[in-house]
Amino acid sequence: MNDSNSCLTCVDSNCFIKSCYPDWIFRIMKTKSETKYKKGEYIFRVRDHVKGLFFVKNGKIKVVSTGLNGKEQIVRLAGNGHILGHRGFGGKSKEVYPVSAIALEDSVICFVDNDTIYEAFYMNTQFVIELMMFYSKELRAMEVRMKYMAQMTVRERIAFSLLYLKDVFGYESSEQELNANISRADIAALSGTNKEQVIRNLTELEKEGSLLMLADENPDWGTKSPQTLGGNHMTI
Amino acid sequence: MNDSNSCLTCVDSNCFIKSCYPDWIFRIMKTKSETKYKKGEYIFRVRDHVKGLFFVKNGKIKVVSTGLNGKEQIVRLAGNGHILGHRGFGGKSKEVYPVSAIALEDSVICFVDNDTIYEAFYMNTQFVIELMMFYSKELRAMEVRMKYMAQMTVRERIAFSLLYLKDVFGYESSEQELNANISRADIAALSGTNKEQVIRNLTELEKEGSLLMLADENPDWGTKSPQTLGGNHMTI
DNA sequence: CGTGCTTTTGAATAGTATCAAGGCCGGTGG
DNA sequence: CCACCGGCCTTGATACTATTCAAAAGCACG
Repeated sequence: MNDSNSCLTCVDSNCFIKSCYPDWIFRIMKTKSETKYKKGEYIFRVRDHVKGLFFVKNGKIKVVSTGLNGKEQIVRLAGNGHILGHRGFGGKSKEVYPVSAIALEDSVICFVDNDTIYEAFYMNTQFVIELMMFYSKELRAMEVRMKYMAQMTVRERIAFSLLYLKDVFGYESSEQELNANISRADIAALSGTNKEQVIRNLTELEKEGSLLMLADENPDWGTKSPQTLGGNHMTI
Repeated sequence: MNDSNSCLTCVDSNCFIKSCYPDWIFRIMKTKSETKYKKGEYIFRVRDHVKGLFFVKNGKIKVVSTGLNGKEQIVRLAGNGHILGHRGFGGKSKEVYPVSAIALEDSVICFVDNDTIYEAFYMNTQFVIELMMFYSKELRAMEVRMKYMAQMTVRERIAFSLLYLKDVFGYESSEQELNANISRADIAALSGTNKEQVIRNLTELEKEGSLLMLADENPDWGTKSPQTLGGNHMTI
């Protein structure tokens, strides 16, 4: 194991492993593996057996679920410090992934096997609590996303998806970075519509200059309603 | 405290408190309070200060969020043994609820204050792990719900909501029990549409006899797609 | 210089929300 | 007892929105 593989010197300060006791960080360091995934590669596929937990060291990942008519739906995005493959540990031994995870750009992912993770839970209270808080936060964000999915027009959902992208990946200039990693089809899969609608609405938003406004938005994923989504519900 | 207030003899075997060590169950028993809420009463309101964690002893609760145009959206349903007001503990001291919780029928809810809960986390590893698993499960269910919200037609969303109702509350005869607790407006708020659509689609489903089929459905909230929702995607 | 891929635009169709009006109770007070 | 009220449920007509199908333009790559 080289130095770049060390959890102690890892630049990502958000990684949950850091909340373990020092000797446990060492232990996880020793058992974990670190893999590079190219853009478009699968980290895991639906129905693969769950063998452990993934930590995104750096990169951008989409978690997709095959929905009705085989239409792909992006249920979650994961960036630096996030975890992938929750639901794996703790359940029955023969658990399988209900979703697939695909790299949106070249990414480095750490992997810790089930046994180690599970034992770490029992030995590192803070670690479990942090993870629980993470789930709790994700759950809340999900509730908000679901609410908006249910109530918004397509145009608003698309705008909202851009905000979500910015929130998770922290894009600065929506335009270029966005085009680099995310296709129109991806945005559609995130917004629950088709690529044609995405294209139409993006050009409209661009005409109005709303895209730049979106880039400046700082959504609070809990209490606040989106203010400038350029739709009927616009409240600027 | 009378006997019915005891966590040891509580009939609900799913309650998370049971995964604490015996002496901690006693401690929680002593500090907790137990309140009856009538149908329609609020357990907590959006922006109330979070003071602890609620456990549904028995009853049916809807967790609602005010969405766009002030339209109510039901983001979650909670039945026996479920918890309410997650997100409270652990965060900043002055946390507030991002949602409201309302009783759908007369319900009994236990309440444990923040300090006790938080200390219990640190002293009862199994307790935290169970809670984490619960969140993880809820998160997964939420991802599925979101996917369907995004991809389904109104008709299918309504059918799906009925399955969700059955899953959480375990209705046997959809018809009567459903009408007793849930109004058409509630189903609309759960499905992300309006009461008119709910009415139209329910009568259609009834004509086709699909309602009864729905009652027999046993949805797997993870991998399986709904098979008999009586829409375009129907695959009977 | 095709070939395959994503993006873009158009037109026809289907689905959904909204508005308006009326029906059906259960309760309340004259 | 009956009339009235307010609640929820139901139905219809209309305007709007979104999906789908089709076709073409742009672009990278061998």
